[in-house]
Amino acid sequence: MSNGCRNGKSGKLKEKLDAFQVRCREAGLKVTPQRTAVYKVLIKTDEHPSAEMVFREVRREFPNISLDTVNRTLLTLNEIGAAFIVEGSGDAKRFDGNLVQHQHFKCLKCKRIVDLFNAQFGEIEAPASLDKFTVLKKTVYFEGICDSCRKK
Amino acid sequence: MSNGCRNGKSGKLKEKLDAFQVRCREAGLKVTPQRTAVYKVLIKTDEHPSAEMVFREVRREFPNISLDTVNRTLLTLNEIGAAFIVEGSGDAKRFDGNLVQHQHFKCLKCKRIVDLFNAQFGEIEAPASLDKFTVLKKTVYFEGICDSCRKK
DNA sequence: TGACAAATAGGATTTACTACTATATAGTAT
DNA sequence: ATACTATATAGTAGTAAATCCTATTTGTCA
Repeated sequence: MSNGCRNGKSGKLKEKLDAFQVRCREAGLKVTPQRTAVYKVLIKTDEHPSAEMVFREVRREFPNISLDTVNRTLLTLNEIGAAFIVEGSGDAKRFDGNLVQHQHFKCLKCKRIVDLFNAQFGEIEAPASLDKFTVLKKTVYFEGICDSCRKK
Repeated sequence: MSNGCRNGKSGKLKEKLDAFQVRCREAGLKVTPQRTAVYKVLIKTDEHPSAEMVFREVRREFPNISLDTVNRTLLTLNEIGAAFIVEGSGDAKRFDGNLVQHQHFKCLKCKRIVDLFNAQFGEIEAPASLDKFTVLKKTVYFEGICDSCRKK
């Protein structure tokens, strides 16, 4: 609670955009206005938006952008490590631009995703039985019903 | 490694079916041949099938069963705790009839889901920040590329 | 500044899932 | 056993998410 930076939203926007450009170029990707706009939407929010939600937001700046472009861009961001797809059980894909180590709780009713910051969970190691595999992501994930949904 | 039962497939089929009937009746659900057939497919495999995959299998016994029935049944099994939806990042829902505590690794290329049995991961507790919420599921989940996909 | 590989817009298509409704059936009371 | 009733099913229609296709545009680099 004392460290306002751990939620990953406190970093300077310009720094992040510069780092994003570098990351794109290193991956051989062009830095297009659309791509940058999608990235900006993603790092501005903690709502873990779906492609559709990002699409609606980016459209305010680029009225002609297509959903396919947004979706493809989000998948690309995931591939170059500038964002990632939130784990879950079915439903539409949700995206997260916060690269700070954290975990998620997802409400099964309203689909809200809540961030958790627990260093202990960050320390888990892949078991030996996965030695043959390339482990790209280790996740601790909680599911259930949130407070406001239970009240109803 | 020494305990052949930990994978959850070693239990006697008849026992599981009896328990399934009890579970259905307790939940006020009828024990229909279709519902039983879906359940049987699920506990016989460790492939974590999608609704489509279960549908193709059940169809061999019930050529007229509809995909909707299979899908609805799988969701029902999840609700009464006779099975559950495997966590993942997007893609089609995958189902698991193995109720023994375990974890998953999913290959991002071939979508194969591998079971892990690690008691340590079973002991994780939801953090205090989730006290207001009803936590129904705690998951440790790994993602990456499996050995056979990497060879290609 | 010109060339080209990469990216985009727009629409079509595919796939996953859900909704609807008439019929059938499991469970229960008679 | 028989009939009743709430639940479940089959078949189909519909919705939503994601991907594919192609002509055009645009970053990037020589």
